[in-house]
Amino acid sequence: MLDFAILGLLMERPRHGYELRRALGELGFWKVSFGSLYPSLRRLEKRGAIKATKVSGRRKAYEITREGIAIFDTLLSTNPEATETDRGFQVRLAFLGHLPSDRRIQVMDRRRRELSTQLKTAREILIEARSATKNEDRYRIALMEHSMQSTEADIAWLDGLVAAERGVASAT
Amino acid sequence: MLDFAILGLLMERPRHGYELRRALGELGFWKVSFGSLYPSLRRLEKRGAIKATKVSGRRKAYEITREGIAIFDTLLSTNPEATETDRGFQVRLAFLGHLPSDRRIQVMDRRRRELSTQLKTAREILIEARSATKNEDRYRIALMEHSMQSTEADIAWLDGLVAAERGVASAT
DNA sequence: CTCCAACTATATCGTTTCGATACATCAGTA
DNA sequence: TACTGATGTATCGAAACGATATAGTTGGAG
Repeated sequence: MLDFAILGLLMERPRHGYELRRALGELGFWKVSFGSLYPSLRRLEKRGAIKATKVSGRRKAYEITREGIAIFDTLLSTNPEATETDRGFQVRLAFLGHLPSDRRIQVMDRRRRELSTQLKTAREILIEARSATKNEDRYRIALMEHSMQSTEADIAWLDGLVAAERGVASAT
Repeated sequence: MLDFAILGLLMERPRHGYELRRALGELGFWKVSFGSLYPSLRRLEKRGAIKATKVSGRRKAYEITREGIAIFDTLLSTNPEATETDRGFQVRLAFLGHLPSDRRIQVMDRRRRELSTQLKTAREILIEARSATKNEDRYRIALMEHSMQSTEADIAWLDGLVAAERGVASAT
């Protein structure tokens, strides 16, 4: 997951650790900790996916290797048989530009279907919960409602992205 | 985090493991894995915060002890000096009903301030990112925008909750 | 009435990720 | 010069994850 994200960022250009962390953080959905970052870099180095070069002072720039590019491509184009985690999807989306347009739409469509399923069960659970409420659980209900609304917003957002992608695809 | 959540659910009534997992999952923001759940139950048992009683077949019902209630109260009323994680706040919110009304508002207000700060930096980052875009990163920008919108929605939602809480408070 | 598929339920294993902390370098500034 | 704050690499112990094993229970189809 983090390994994949790092490879994705390094596809663009070499970066050092701290910069990778910042770049990931700027996407907004994941504040990676140092305790995740450096072990991940070690893993990738050991697999030969990246290589480090001392730059200045203590700084090390990491660049992706041919091997690393191959790994990244495999990870990107293999979407898992089980439902992806929220973060898993978001990371995938961050690098969706590396996939051909039709594959992009496939990935987003699939996510859309999964979210719709979730939404349906969430609705049922909410109805059930509302009828059994002891007023003590006001905040629990509020949490469920908000989570549903977030999912709805996510779906709408995805629809927008898919529409845009189709627009670009038909324009070419 | 999970320990706290489990104690919170057990404050209500005894439950077995699987049920705890379901109840947590139904809140919508956290699908707890078995690999988290059972170790957490062991931890709590060892601390004397909960105790298990065999029910039927393999089922075990867990109930909270006096000690456990004390731990829960401490965790609930101590909010951390550093910024809480998203999930941390959501779990806290789930059990906010156990706090007096004025403390509830404090907790939510604080969260609101933190989100506002995040939002401000996110806005700056987005502006910067938009000007440097290579079109390759279309999806990265989309991700940032969506994350900002989610934060805005979260703030609005919090405002609603605070308003409702004030309403209840003044009605009593 | 039995078999079997699906669901409920507990548990563990190896790995990833987290949060806290340490520590070093460098820039600005008081 | 000395301090403060931002940048940068690193590690430690603990928490959480995802996959998998296994077993009991239940409801429906043959």
